[in-house]
Amino acid sequence: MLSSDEQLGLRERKKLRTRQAISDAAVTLFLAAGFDHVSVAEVAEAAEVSRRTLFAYFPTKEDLVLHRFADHEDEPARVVRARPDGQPPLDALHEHLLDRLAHRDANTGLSDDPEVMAFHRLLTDTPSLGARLLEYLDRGVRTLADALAGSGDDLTTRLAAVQVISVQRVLAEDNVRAITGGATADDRYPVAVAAADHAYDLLRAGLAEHLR
Amino acid sequence: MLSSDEQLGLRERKKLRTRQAISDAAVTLFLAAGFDHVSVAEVAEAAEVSRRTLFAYFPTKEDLVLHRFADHEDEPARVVRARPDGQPPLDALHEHLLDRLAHRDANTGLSDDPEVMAFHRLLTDTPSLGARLLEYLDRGVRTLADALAGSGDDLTTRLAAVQVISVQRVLAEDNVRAITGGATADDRYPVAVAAADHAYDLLRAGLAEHLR
DNA sequence: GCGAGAAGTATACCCAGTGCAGTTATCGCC
DNA sequence: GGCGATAACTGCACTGGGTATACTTCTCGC
Repeated sequence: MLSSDEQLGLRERKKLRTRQAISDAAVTLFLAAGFDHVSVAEVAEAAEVSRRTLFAYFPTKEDLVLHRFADHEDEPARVVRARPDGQPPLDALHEHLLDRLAHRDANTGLSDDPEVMAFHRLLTDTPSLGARLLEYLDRGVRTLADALAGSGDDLTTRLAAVQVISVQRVLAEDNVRAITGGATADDRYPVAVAAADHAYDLLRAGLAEHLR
Repeated sequence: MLSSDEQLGLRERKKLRTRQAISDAAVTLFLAAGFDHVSVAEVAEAAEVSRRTLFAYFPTKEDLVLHRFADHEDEPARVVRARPDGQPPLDALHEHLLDRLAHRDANTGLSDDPEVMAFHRLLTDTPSLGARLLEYLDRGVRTLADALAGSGDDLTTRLAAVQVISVQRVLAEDNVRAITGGATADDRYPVAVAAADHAYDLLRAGLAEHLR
């Protein structure tokens, strides 16, 4: 398989490299000194571009960090669309989450890779990043609701979408917390699976039985 | 009953009046010209205080608008805590929502008061306000989860909290949209009640039956 | 009415983000 | 290989949110 660069022109390849250089410089500096203690001017200097060019690639300082999530923002929607005929959407989403947990995917919070952990600490320690993360998740809700259209009436699909995304976020936060607290990903894995199963049970069968 | 000012000293009364003057000036100007086209300097001038004083009352420009929501951020938590002995938390929240709808409470989105509508338009038209609103809601999730502690295990209560808040937000957005689209609050009322009932049915009994 | 301390102000500053005008590099084509 | 078109990049100046500091003015309790 060819490297994805190969078929692009020089101009496009340079753009990709510049984008990567800016993002890398940003994350490195932010992890070292904290998001709020690094100015975009310093990031630009480290990446050897002008401040103006930096903003051509990333519309805000927060996006220097969070553009990684943009790639995953429509993942639940894709999972639902790609599910086998006849499989209920919740089953597809549940199955996919278990798969991501098994792969220790960073998005599930179940990774003890030091770089991933530092990244998560950056997110939890920086309010402006947390706020913007909520926006990304909210866009994910809308794409998921679109993908669910046809599986139920409009209101139901929108409610389902917001519940699924919210629940996945809580699960991921719990995993991050456990691992920040010293557990390894392997320690946490069975708990994370049990939590995911429980959460999807609640989504499917409701809260009534478990909340008095 | 005494007006709440009466028992306060002059200093405290002045502070309240100043705070109100700033907030009023802000909302008036924002509604007239749009959030992004009014600077905090203009708000300060209209309220006859210095820019520095404005920031002593409201930590950010967004809070000039959204401090109103801060008062309601722990409302679901209060409802749960104040519920009669033996009533399931979801029933209390459901009942309270129906009550708020019946009163055309602005927070439910079911108000066609022109000022409330303009306020909602401000929220939906201004991304930075929408983002910060999500933060307020997120704090509401945490307070609700605390209030639910004891009604179920920790994970379940946190999942329940995030689902309840998310669902209420979707319901409110739908009401706002309907009314922005030309319906009166009275037109919308039966639909809003049905939607609320349906949403709480889903929370109680799960999505499985309604999502294929 | 007096001293303590809170509220408010003026000024100067930092930094994120934008508009603009000019330079440099790549591209497609001859 | 050279040449215009055009995209990427740069420097600079500006707006506007938010903060630090040092100073003045007001309210409170005695």
